[in-house]
Amino acid sequence: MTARRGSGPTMHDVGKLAQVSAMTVSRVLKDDPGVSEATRERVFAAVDRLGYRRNQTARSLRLGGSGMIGLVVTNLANPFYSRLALGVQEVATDYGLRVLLGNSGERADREPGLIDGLVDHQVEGLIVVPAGSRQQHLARAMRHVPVVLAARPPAGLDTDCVLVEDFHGAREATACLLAEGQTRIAFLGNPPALYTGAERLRGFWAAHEEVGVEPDNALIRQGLVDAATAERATFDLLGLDEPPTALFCTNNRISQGAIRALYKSGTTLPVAGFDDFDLSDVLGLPLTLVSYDADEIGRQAARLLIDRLEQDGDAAPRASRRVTVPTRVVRHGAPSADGPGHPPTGA
Amino acid sequence: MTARRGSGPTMHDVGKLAQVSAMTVSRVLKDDPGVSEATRERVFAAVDRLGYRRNQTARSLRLGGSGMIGLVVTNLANPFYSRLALGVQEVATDYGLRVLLGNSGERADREPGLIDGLVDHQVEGLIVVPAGSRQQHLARAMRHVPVVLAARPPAGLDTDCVLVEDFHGAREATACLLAEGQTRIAFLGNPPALYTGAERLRGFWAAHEEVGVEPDNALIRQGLVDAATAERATFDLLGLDEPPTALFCTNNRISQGAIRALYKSGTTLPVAGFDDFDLSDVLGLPLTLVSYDADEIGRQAARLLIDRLEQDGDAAPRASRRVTVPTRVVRHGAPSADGPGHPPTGA
DNA sequence: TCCACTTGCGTTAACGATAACAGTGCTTGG
DNA sequence: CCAAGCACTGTTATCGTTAACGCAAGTGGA
Repeated sequence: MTARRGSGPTMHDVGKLAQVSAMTVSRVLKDDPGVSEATRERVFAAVDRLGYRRNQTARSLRLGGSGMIGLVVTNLANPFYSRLALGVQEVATDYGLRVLLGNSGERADREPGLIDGLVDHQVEGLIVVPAGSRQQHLARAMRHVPVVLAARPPAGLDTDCVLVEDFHGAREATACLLAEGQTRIAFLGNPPALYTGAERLRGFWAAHEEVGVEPDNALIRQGLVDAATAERATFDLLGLDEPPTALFCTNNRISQGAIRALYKSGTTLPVAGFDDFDLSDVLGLPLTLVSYDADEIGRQAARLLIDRLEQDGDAAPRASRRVTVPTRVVRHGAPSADGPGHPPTGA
Repeated sequence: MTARRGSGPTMHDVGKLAQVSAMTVSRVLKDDPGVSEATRERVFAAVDRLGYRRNQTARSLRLGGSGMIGLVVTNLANPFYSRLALGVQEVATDYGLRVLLGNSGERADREPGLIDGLVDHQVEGLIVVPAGSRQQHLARAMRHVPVVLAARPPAGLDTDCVLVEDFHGAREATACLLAEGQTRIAFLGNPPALYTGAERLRGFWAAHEEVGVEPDNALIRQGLVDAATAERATFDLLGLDEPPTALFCTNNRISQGAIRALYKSGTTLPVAGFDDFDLSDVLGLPLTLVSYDADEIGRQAARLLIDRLEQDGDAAPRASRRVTVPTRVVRHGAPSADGPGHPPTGA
């Protein structure tokens, strides 16, 4: 009834009801030992009666440290990034930190504004999946709080980051196809300006060199941004005079587009690709996927960040670290090869 | 160099450098007209030089309103909820609000703590996908800020919510199977304590009644919580003396488990289910999916919340509203029925 | 010439919580 | 019997920002 603003009761209100000063209320809530049992109980009663909750904004101002970290991903709709967010969330919660979320929607031009906003909100640190290669705004943010990059490396920035074994994974998956005797493998990739795109192409190429097979440039398609563009590129490849005999896709969206194209055209080709996805095991296609734990990228990024926060003011700033999350190749056979009919492993 | 705490420069520092008071800096940054052009420029120069950013925490304290809303979902790893989060994020951004994220991980016992934490952080409102049927803590939160429920309805609470057409969608999908002459349709459902589980079963049942077919109780399996339990339940059904001739699944995880079981056992049955998922169109199964826009649930929830925030202090509190997001049935045929070989629609 | 009025800026007092300090009674030892 | 110590609680100042007000200098109309 006496609400000044929209906000609820203050410590002062609680104190008035319990007949003590706001300071004593603060002490009770902080579990300070120097408070008599009687007072303590009166205060708790008043807190209960008013439904009082401590104002974290005011505490942050007084104590420093907002209890929040910022997370900026490029596309929450992609399971990869939502898993990453989940991993960050998990570790942050363990340390009593909340996550303030930003989604750049793959639009690099929005990222600076997003990040500035998070800094304004006094986040204690930032985890960013950078959308573009311009990272000037990140340098600006680093003047205020520590920044950890995820999934993509810094470009001329001295900062911690967490990556997957892009090169190694791509090489290994490609090697699997080559080991089966494939020699005309098409490459369906995202824009090479992206670090992951470039690295995965490098791995693809390296695997070829190792076995002395020359990749056919006519089979290399880059700059694909989603399932639809990948689908079209695949149709295009299938229509060539000398079509590929296998496909390599650099991420989950592209794999899905390629698979859709194969399905629609009634063709079956071995497909290799980065990123695992739901139901990859029941497609009835010979699939070779580079799988890794997306949550783990988030967890590791959060750990690096929290580590920075904890050793903050100390001695000289530590050198920046680069953590790599391992990949492993998962293979799914065609139904004939795999032989359906066996019961589930569990019960 | 002069950093008192970990935090950066203050308005005072900017003012000192620009030879004005902090108040004038505030006015410049607020675009207040009563400042001379010369002063304005000096201030901006100082802001630039120091890399000054306004402390949103202090502003929130002074002005009231943190510029944040809280979002609590049950499982960010489920694409459904990450899409929902994306929708919330989208609308929130349009209104200059940030999203403080919470993930209950399907654990109802964690939800109260999460929500209290968000309230402490002075979020201006909450969007919650409640994990359990106990909603006492939500009532507590509503004493402080408006709350909007998403995907699941309030239990004895007077609050806005956004739902999907659970009953209608389930009925329609089931009707499709029945119209094809199926009479032994198994029901694979999540725990009936969940609203969605109960409603979808109701829809399943209603469709049967409408055509005068009695559902076989032996084919109804509830309490499935993930793909693995659904897979086991499906194997169990397939092993019956009189196995089902079609399946109805109440959500994406369950559909996926059922599909995996069918694949492994080399069986093909028509499957209907709630929630669309990636690659549902290329499985080569006769699939009937109840599809809807998960983003839209988030967007609508955010709109309801923001609407409350805007009419806040006004007259009598408006009655609570319930918004429903429409569903539509999507059908995918088996390869033979559909006939592969046609090119993609786009270019 | 003088007073209202504007322009441009500084001062003060909050927002809510809390660290640091300052009491107020009581006990206890010399 | 008094100083010193302890247990408990209140006061003051502060975190960074800003609404409200104050005040000086300049402007213009009567």
